[in-house]
Amino acid sequence: MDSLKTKIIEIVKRLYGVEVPVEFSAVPADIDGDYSCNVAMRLAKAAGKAPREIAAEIIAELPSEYSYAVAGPGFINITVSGQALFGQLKEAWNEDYGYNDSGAGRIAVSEFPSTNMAKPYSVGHLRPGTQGWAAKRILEANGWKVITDNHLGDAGTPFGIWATGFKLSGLDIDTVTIYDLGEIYIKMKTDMKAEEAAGKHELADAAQDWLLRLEAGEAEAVELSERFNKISLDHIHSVMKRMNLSTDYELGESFFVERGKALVQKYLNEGVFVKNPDGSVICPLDEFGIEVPMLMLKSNGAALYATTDLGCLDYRLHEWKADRLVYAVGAEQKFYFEQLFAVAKKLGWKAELQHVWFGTIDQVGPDGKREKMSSRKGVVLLEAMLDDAEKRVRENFSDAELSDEDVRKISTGAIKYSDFIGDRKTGILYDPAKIFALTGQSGPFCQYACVRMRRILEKNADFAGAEFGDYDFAAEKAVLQKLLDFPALVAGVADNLEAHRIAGYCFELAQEMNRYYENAPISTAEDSVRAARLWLVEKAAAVLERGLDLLGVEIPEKM
RNA sequence: GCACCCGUAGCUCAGCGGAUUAGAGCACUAGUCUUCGGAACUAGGUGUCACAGGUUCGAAUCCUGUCGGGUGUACCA
Repeated sequence: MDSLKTKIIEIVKRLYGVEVPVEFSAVPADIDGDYSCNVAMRLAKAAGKAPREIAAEIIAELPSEYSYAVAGPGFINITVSGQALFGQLKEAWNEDYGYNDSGAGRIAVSEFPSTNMAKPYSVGHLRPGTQGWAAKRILEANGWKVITDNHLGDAGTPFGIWATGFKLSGLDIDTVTIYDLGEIYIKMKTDMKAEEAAGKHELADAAQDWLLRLEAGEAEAVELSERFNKISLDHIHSVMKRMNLSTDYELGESFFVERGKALVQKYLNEGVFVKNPDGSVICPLDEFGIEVPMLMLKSNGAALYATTDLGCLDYRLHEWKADRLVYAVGAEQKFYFEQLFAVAKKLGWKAELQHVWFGTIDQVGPDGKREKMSSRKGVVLLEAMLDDAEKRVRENFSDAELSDEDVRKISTGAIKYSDFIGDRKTGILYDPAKIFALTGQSGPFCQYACVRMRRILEKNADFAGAEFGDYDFAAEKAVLQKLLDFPALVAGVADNLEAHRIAGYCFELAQEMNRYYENAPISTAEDSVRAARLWLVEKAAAVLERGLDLLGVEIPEKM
């Protein structure tokens, strides 16, 4: 259809002397036609003619391989034969169908899920993981080289706090778990706040002391630190493995402390940053319309988030030579990233900086109101959510004898897909009954469509690749159109990383296939028809799998 | 206070670089087919697109204001 678009642009330019963008859209179900074009209406003013009249003039110039009609206020509706659509798909089809190389030669960094080492993996890091992974896959599908980095929350004083709390807890170093450490950390934070309010600093001093002992390389401190880090990292890795997520790097905040501090000093010397009387350092951002300056260094000279993120930004831009940085972090930090990106701009750092933000995961609270998801005690563990998901899958599929791996794929597929049903900015209402539903727009529904296609292909394997002459592909038009939409969709989603459009597409394709089976039998069709239909199913299966792969949704063997 | 996001069907959400009669899923109802995997398909909507103005031949979509909800607003991460 691209050549037809070009043709229309050419005709419009010739007849009316203007260049207009030409897009095709779907035609309402009860009106004849496969594609609809609204150029005539766009031109009405410039040409000083009625849209319908313009439409007729354009149609007169269009190639005769398709048929056209003027409809409604001046739409040009185009009807294409199934065979023509088949021809287009056949010509466009290759191993990488749907992908493009628009980002070739450029490097992007996708940062996710940026877990906090001090506490167990919570549902709060679910969306960063799913969205960050989708961002990576979408960019790769558009030709970018993508580096992924888990920006671990390991800076500051977790170790000191852990060590102090751990000693007080009386727990055994050989059996202590991440859950213990998480509780110790949270309790210590609370206690320290109370202590500070009371004007004391015993706990704070103890934590500081542990940090000094660690820096001095004292044996017990080193051992504890290594032990805590291992427990935390093992835990993060095990959860990520269940989610089938991984990153190329795990450069935590602490990795960037020195680099960040050095940069702050450098720009302070250059007069870009400003030192306050209390010793803190800020970066004024008035020229970007941001009234609150960004605090770059604490008054006691210690690093904070902005310090390490500055160092990190510098590292990614200048060591990794990244052209684009994508941060998969929640909406609460929008202002923070606005500031950070403004600082980068002020420093003259050239790169496309993008905060891929998203809403919260909500639940219906005891009062019936919608609220951010949490348990009574605090956060919900992602592991608990995954366990619950697997239990539901096993119960729903009890007769299917699923392998553990398939259970994992279905349960994580359901959770991940639910993250992409709406625009990422929209919060998610976590409703297990809906997410694991096998009907409707859900991950399992799409996965099922894939599995079904695979089975059909397997059962008819002897016909794959057979000749099918001049089959008309009349019953296949809707599916062919859908498949032809895929490449433009992937390309169109690269800028704003709108993964939900991929999810919507996968659902529509799965639905279209179900409709297709209704009126186009495969196994019982005569040989040439059967071969033709198998050709189509094979392409549809590939596209659906490819689409789901962009979302990180895996396909089970059975379900 | 200021900034950002949001308000579309009973519920959850698409659509918002203007365009044919505003869509999907869930739920509900009624059907279809000797079922290649029925976990299917088909049909069924009285929605003030929060409200009020404005721009336009045409607004859920763009602009302004109002109301309602959420988030953020330098030494937390």
